Amino acid sequence: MQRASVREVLAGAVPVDAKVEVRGWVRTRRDSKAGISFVQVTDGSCQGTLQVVAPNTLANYASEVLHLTAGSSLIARGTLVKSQGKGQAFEIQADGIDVLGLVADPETYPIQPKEHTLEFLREQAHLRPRTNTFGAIARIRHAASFAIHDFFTREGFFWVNTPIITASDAEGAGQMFRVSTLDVHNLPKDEHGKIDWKKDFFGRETFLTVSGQLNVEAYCLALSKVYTFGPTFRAENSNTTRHLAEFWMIEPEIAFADLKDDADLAERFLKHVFKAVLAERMDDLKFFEERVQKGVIARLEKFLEVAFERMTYTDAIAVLQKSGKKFDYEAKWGIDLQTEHERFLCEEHVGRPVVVMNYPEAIKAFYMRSNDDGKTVAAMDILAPGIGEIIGGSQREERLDVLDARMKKMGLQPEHYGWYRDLRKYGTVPHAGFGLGFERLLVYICGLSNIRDAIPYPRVPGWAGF
RNA sequence: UCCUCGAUAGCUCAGUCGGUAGAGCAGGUGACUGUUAAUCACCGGGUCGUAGGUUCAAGUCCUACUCGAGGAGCCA
Repeated sequence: MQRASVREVLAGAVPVDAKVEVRGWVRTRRDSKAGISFVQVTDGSCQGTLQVVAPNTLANYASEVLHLTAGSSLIARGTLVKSQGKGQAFEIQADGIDVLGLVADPETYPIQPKEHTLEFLREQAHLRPRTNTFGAIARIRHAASFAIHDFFTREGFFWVNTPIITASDAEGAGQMFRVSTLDVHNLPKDEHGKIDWKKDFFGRETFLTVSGQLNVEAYCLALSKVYTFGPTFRAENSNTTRHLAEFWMIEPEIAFADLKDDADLAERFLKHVFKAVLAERMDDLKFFEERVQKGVIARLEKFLEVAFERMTYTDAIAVLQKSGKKFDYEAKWGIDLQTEHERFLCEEHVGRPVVVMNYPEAIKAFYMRSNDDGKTVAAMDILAPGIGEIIGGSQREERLDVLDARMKKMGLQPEHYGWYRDLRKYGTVPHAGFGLGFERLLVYICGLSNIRDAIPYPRVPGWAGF
């Protein structure tokens, strides 16, 4: 007997009249007094469910089949037939159903065949993958991951695994989680009464990474085209629909490249990933289209067709000032764009993704390359309608003297960045890169409204359950 | 961290002017049917987030706290 996934059966991979075995979980059961029950079975392999027709001649029909409720697990064996009913092409005429596990208390089983709020399902993080919505998110998450690796591989990039534990004391990208094996109830002190980090596991203070960028630059200046794709941690007390304390970030870094090359790469990258998801997971996208947010498919398709708008920060400020629109915060040169400004630019002003480039030096990180105007740096943010900033990147400062001057200006000590400065001392080249929050990408693809639904087990301030 | 809103059955919600708890779905039983979110009837199901307070009487009014959501800041 051939064993098949629900996806294979629905795709017609099993010939009609063939014997087939399917293993999965019950979505719903409908009984007909004609002497048969209809059991909708899912195994997570695709969005659809397979109808298993169970006749009352099965030995365990009354004892087990009639007690199947949502969530019960089973193995169904039978003949694949063309469905007599409407709504599905194929079904399995069962001649045997092994019930592996019934649901202990059907009334309190949280995943019922009805619509649940996403808030409720967040509290059921271990059971929510059994729902249509979270099954679809998980499959799309995989497809997008795979498409990202595929894109970079095709473009000649190498995936570099940068460290998760870092001793870098000033990455500057945000609040960091401390990594320590010291006994917090009995901390060792030095002669000044301060905590003696020399006694800690690594002999110094260590943290979880907030970015692999500095580390991956070293590999970029050896392998030319590299990227990171791994977990990233921010200890910021952010309570929003766009922030996680633990998320996955993609950071490509390209050598012999400037900001324009960087923006071009970002545009090709996003389009490739969206194209792949459209090609591979249309079943799940259709579900989001119908049940989560109308227009998600058209939004992705349109994204592929249009070129990104590009403008300088200076021009963006001018557009905002001339818009005549009343903002809560006035747009002013030298101050970073507010969320309302970003939304206006990409949603109202151009109606498609916008790359804003060349920001004032004072509001950007030390490693971003100074422009010739002496006021701005070669930084870019890519703003997408409906989500805002989705990518942040820059050309890196490759001139050692300029880098040192910039660090001092920002109150950083160049001697703390020895290995990073070495990269400029030994065969420096212009290079650039960007960072992309993977979950933000998924929010955009699926039309989700909260980033906590884009990762299996969200970690946010005050919550690390499951 | 700040602002706003919310917490009532397993889930989604209603609950009037303060007067002692309701519906749909889900579950159980039965009827009916190659069914499709099946339909119909009946049944079971509640410490109204927690702790105080006001009152003859609190789901309802007041205070504090906890948790959740949306927005802002920070950012990806």
